[in-house]
Amino acid sequence: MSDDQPISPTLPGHLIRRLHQLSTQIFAQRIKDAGSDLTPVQFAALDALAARPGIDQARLAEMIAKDRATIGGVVDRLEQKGLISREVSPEDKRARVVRLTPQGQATLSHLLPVVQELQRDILPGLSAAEYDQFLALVGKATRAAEAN
Amino acid sequence: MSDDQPISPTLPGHLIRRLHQLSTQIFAQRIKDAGSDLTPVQFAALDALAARPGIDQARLAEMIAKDRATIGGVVDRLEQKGLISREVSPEDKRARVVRLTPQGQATLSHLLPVVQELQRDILPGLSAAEYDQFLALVGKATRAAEAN
DNA sequence: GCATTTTAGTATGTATACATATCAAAACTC
DNA sequence: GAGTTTTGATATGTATACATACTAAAATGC
Repeated sequence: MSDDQPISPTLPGHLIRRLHQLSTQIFAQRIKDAGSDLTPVQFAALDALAARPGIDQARLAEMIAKDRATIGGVVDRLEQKGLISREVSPEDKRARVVRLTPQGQATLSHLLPVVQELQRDILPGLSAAEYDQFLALVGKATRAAEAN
Repeated sequence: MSDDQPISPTLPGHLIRRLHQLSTQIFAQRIKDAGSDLTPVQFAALDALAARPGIDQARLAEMIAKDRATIGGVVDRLEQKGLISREVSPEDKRARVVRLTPQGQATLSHLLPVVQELQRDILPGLSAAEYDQFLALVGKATRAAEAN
């Protein structure tokens, strides 16, 4: 017979995928309610550029853990929305330095509190102590994985 | 001034995204080492079909928490690889019932232990106790989120 | 200082992921 | 039981995500 229980849904990999999925859904909903349509990655890019204005795309990709191909598309779309500017680096003709436009800065300022706010709802049903515990464990695991 | 630290990387949403990313990278690497090129979603689909042979695509989508449009593509690719068969349901002409082919069954049997094995490496740097704790917390959070 | 290698960005192709629209079929309503 | 609504699947369009290949420019090695 072949009606054993599937094992996938109980595996860490699946649970992580599912949590990621729920997280992006909540993000999309709250950002939409706030009158915007930024994706999590686009928000992360704006946030990174606010901290390091004028870095190039490769540096930006590193900061938010994407590859160069992916960041190329993200930067394209942010530029089309008028939220960032892009120009050839004076020091390195291969590189494009990127920075927030005033509109990008305004958008980020508007959304920062919204994004802070929604984080708690990504992990519903956890007590404050469990929430902190979860964050500590995820942080530990990702740091260990990145150390390789 | 604008060189504050970015806040994104410290947020739960980002950590979850990063963990998901690391998880799929490890999955891809180990599956490749085992001589296959299945993705996490394709594996989950095979695993679900082994437990419920002959369900339709909508039911399959529910089981692994994808929407119908996404599952359509996944099923297309699995069919092209010869791992599943698809035919119109006798009871409902709209529905397509899906099941593993012998080759799909063999692939699943081959990969099941590999996938079991790699789970532990998705969360490196955690002790056994922390690992269990993490799983319990993720499970609790996803169940709570799905309850809405 | 020239040849080799590395790096920045883009282009291309595949695979999720999801919203929306459409078609056909089933379920429901009165 | 005809009309409405819901449902299963597909089609289309957008956005990651990543591998690979390519061009141009910079860094390096000897």
